[in-house]
Amino acid sequence: MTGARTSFRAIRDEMARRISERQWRPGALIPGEEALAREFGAARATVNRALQELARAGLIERRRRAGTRVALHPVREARFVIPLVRQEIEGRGAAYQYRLLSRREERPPEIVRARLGLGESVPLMHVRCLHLADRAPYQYEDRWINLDAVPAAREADFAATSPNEWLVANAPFTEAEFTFAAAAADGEEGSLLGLGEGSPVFVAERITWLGDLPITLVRMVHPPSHRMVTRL
Amino acid sequence: MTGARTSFRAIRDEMARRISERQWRPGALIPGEEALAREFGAARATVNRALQELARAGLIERRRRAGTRVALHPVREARFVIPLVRQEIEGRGAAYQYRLLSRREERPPEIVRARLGLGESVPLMHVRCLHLADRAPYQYEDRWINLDAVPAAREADFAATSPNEWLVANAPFTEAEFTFAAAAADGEEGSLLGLGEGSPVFVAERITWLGDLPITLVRMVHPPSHRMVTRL
DNA sequence: GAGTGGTCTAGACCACTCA
DNA sequence: GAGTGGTCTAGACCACTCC
Repeated sequence: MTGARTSFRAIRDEMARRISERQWRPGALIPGEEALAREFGAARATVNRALQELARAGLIERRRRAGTRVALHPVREARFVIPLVRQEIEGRGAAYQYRLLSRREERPPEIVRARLGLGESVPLMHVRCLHLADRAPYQYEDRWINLDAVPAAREADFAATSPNEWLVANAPFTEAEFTFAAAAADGEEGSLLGLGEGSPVFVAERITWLGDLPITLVRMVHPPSHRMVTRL
Repeated sequence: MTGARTSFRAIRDEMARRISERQWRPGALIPGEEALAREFGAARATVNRALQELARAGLIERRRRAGTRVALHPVREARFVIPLVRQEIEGRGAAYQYRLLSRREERPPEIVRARLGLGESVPLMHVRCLHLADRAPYQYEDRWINLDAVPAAREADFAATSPNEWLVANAPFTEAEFTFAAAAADGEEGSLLGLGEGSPVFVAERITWLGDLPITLVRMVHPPSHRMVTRL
């Protein structure tokens, strides 16, 4: 790429090579930024950028004062895309349907407030809905939206457009946390998904923030036939 | 964070806010780096870093000469790390224990052969084991190893070292596929994990390849208290 | 050809953390 | 207190792409 004097990519790749070939061994301390800059004949900022990328990739661990070490167990990471439910369903060649179950401004239960890190007085919109694939229940969605962050959600009726799609278009986020787990369906979830109470369900939760500001918490419940697959 | 003159985080968050509040609308061209640097009273490099983060997060799309636009359909992707079970457990501050349940060369069931894309005559090693956190069952592991790809696995006894760790050190891979799902525990899984038959369990499966060569297929079963969490 | 983003340099200050 | 990484500045050159 661009024949810069010494590109951060070249430096990054060279350091990755040293790690993979065990010239720098797991757990070992590698030279400081200044020393590396001298060695590679580059500015410290350039070396810093290369090191930051390696740290993000999990090959090294960096701590102030303590220096930079080769990670003991290179952390493999996988990526998965977060599609809209609708795209997920249509992508499988199934017909998508959406049904709004309820929508109202509501005081959230303590656990929701806590997970969003909000005070007692913050107004939230509570939306429950169902997504179907070829007329079969595919996902039950239970969502709380922070009206302080997204006041426009008060005007949205979510009758035709799912909160999922509405938020994508109206409330970008910068941070997100995902949680996946198995659970036993409660009575309502079970009946909505066409399962018996206590059936295993696959639960995905997502919290999103814009900077520090919590946007929404959503709990997505799938029947046990659901598979989340990702590659690499 | 660190009271730098004007941190790239502050700039990034402010720009994210403008996007979320539609001051900068989807598809619209936003000001160039130089103009933004002037506006925020920061160096162009600082603005550049903020913009690069937003681009990585999918909020904006950047092209030379064409400038920077607010993304029409933010494509989000999340990453999650695949730690060793042991690290996962120790990382939570719990004591790790490992118990080998069985280990033998075996003809795999049809479904295993199919998932690995192997013929009938390929020899496989079948290993079953249990990982405990603070003496409580944490994960039941059921693994098949392709002995054509990893012949050394014949000599490994897996009594002290789990196949997971042994493979990390002895069988690099280049490709992996992950599947996550909820299921009902069968009788054996249930009793090993201290659950009743039919209890919901969280099942993660992983297949790895070295190039085209299948290495291993592992099924990891967790009690329903298990949470897989990832951020960003 | 010209405008915009991509990257590098050289120097500086600061925050965090360990001793 | 001191060493290391984190970040910012100001200036510069370059590559890519659109016209």
